[in-house]
Amino acid sequence: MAEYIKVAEDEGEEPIEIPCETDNTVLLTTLTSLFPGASGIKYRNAESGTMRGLRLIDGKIQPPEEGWTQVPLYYCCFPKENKRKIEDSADMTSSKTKRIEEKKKVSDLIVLGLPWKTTDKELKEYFQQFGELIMAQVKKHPKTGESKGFGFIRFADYENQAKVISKRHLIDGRYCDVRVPMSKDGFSNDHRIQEAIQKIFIGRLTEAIQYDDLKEYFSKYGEISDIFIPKPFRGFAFVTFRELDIAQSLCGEDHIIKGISVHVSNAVPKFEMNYHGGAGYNSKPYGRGGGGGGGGYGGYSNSYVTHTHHHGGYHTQSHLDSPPIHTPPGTGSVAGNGAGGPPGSYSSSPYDYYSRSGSTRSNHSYHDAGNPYNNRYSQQQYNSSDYPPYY
DNA sequence: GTTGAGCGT
Repeated sequence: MAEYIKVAEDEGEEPIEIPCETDNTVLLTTLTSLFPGASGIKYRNAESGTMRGLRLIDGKIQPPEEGWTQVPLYYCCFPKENKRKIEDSADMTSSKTKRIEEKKKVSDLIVLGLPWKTTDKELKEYFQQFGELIMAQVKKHPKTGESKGFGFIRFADYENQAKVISKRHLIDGRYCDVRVPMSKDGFSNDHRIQEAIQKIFIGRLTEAIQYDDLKEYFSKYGEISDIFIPKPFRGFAFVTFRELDIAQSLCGEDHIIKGISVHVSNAVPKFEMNYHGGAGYNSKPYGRGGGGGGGGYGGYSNSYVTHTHHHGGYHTQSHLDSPPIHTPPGTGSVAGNGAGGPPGSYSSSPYDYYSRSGSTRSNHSYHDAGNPYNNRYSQQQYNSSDYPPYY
């Protein structure tokens, strides 16, 4: 069995040795970590002289019949931009593709890895080949005016946006990544509000209840667009429905999943929490029937902020959330994070869970909640096979 | 005059 195989980005490029697994396959993730955007492996067949592709099964690239070592050099395959066009609109309404399609709205796209010298104009000129551009700007340092090496673009049509994201871009000698941005600031609260009211908070969860259990259980009420279970386990989860009515109708109820009584309530966006005031749409914080105290902090049991993204065709998601402050001591509360503290302690240091495709830096002290960006966990609640990207 | 993972006043 081969331990390493030589793979080059293209003919004439310098090969990189990438490791095989013990089952004699090569993980697609291994390939894409070294060749971002790659979708497979091919090699030149000695007899026919043509390129031959390798099978990809469950994310594992299968060896050629002759075995890995008989082929001197492999090449990456990258997604072609067109392939089929309007035909998939037929697929979209049929069979399995109809489940969870992305919100087909245009958004700004971040372009990473720009050459320092690239200007607004050049950025626009490059991406115009893919369709009408509404906006293109290179981010620069305000004082010096020098580029920060990334920029933003926006297409007029979603189709063009989708094409651009799933492709690699060579701009003036550098490969650039185009992704849906993950802004760190709280500026884009707008569309999070909409998401909020479609999302329910599942409290009193135990670890016996897993992703698939939630999926199975709540699917009977309506179409689910997202499920989020914090890792490490924190005793709660979020389920987002495609229709807000369904989400709302479930709120305030207890549900039995796998023999466990869980409680469903509204998810509350994080930024709502900081305004110490209205808990937003129809809030029914649980466990707070009696006591006076109306306003104040009482209502903010389950705040969150969430995004879903596509990076290079892989579904990733990122979340900002906080645990319920009403969590009884010793149950769902996670030790050492201040969650068990007095009301109000949550506002100082919300937990942040990030997941980005290919990110392997998922280890910082869990207890270091002071810096919101110090808690980065890789989480794979679902993957591209659960919710296909753009196909 | 340098840089190269990220995330926009």
